[in-house]
Amino acid sequence: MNTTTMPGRHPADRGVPAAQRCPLLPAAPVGRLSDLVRLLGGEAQGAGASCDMTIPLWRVRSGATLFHEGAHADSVHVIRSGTFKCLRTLQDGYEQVLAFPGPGEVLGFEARCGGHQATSAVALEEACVYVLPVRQLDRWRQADPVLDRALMTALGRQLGRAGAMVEMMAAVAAEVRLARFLLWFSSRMAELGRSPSRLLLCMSRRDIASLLGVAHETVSRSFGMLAGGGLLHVDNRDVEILDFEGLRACTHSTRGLAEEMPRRPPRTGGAKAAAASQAAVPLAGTVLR
Amino acid sequence: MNTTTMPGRHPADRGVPAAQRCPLLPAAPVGRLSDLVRLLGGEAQGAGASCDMTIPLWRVRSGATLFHEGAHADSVHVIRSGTFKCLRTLQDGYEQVLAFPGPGEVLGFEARCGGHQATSAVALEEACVYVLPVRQLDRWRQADPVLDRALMTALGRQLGRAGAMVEMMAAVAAEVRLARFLLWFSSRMAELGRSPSRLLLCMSRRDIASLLGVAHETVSRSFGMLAGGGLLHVDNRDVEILDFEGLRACTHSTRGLAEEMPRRPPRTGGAKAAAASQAAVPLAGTVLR
DNA sequence: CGATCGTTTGACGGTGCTCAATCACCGTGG
DNA sequence: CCACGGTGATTGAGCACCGTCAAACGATCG
Repeated sequence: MNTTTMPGRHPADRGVPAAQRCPLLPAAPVGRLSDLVRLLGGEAQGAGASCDMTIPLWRVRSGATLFHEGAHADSVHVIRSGTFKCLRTLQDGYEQVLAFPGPGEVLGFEARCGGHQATSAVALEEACVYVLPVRQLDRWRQADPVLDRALMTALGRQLGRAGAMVEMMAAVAAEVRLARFLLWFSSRMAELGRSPSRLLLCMSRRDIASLLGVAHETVSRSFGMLAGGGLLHVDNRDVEILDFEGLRACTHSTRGLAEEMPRRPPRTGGAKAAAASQAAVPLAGTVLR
Repeated sequence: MNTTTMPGRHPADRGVPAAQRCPLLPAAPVGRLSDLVRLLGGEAQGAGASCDMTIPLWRVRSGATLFHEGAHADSVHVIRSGTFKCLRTLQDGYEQVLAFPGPGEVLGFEARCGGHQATSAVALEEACVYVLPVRQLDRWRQADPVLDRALMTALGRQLGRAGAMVEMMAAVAAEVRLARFLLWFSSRMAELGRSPSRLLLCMSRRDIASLLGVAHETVSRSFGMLAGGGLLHVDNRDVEILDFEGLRACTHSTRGLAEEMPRRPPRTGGAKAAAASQAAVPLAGTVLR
């Protein structure tokens, strides 16, 4: 019901007529340095010297690859809008998703010491990125302490997010991983000023499964479990969080929904109406292993 | 729980008599800026202006806590020697290990944007860290482009390592996770100029299990599996990699040791002598899920 | 020597992976 | 317009892996 209306649909591109597909548009206008600083999380006031400097801005179509793993890299990218997936292709052909970076995040900074991209970056929706050649970036940072501090802040946040990612994946039960993933996604939506409860996931079940380290069928089932418990309302990629506390409780327990939610498979048939059948118990005691 | 022996003791520490325990020594000499730059991975030649500047250097005893989660943070640390574990204590009391940073890695940079440590950092062995107040660091970076570039390089590497961490944890089978963990550890040893095959793990099974998101018994069993397959020689925390290719092959398959290694539990009794009983089959085809 | 903790191993039960079929949605071509 | 193929999502059946509980062993420290 949702996918048709959205402009930026897709993994394998539904909604994007094959005709207008083209990798990525070098054109588009340019951005201002002050906007970049604000995006990175720096202080809003453009105290820097070169506040009105312009920066190349690229538009990336949904499904297009911004750069490939192993490619020569001499610039870093900062996402202005849109969501990407960073992935590495293992030698058996399996696509390992490593992150779903979004607005404000820095792409390809790892390449700074190697000269080559460590991952591929594919846009999951229409996106827009700043392109910052490292030489130029170093010069600008030297000249403008505000930009410099903003970049440091962004890198610090990114390292923090990496920790959150590990925490997310370290959960043992599949539903717990999914719950943590959803809360992670929700908090990012909140940071962006969008609704933290109404989530429009732009990635496929398979991509989520790859990141979480489970089978994609298990992701589907876990969605069903959480929905069956009244925590979520799931309609394909349109997910609504109904019970934040319950979800958080599920997240906390290292072992899946404790005995208070006896792991019943979701109602076959009408998943919609049966949502709040059994409201989540507030959570009693969570066990550690 | 373990807090009785307070001054930074923790589950695993053998080898440090309780008598000489004391949190962390503020004293110790100071380090030179050029050494720090080299440690961070910068160009060796100290082209910077203030190459002989001195930096406070702290010694951290094995088991001591360098900083606590949530603590106010106004400086970052760079590990000169030793290994730490970064952890967060979930509210059910479970200790979630997030990383095992080692020499050359930056600790606490996430706090740059929040002002508070995102994790606790506990030394797993005798360690030594540079202490860099952020204000001072910013000033030094401004004055010395070599230091600045070195720090950028270090941060880039660290982000790359975060990706490797995700890749490690995304494996579905437990032995694959452990194999990836061992190869990760091995490559770090190699970077440090130490033996990549003879590993002296300074962390407990429980810590490894926490990071990998499995039960600690499973870690033990997986060690047994890999040893039974002739890939490893395991003696408590003293691990020797016997067959790098086999281990890498195991690593590659998203699904654990393929059918060529029929997952036999290790020989009960003398695990030592029975190591190379059945040499690892070279690996035929790995399947993806 | 006894206490404590880390490591290993066993047994059992449940979760989740595999294989497979089905449905829904979209784009293409008749 | 509708049949057809392709992809994503969901659901089921079967079984192996792994988490839980339990016990035993070893090392270290008091």
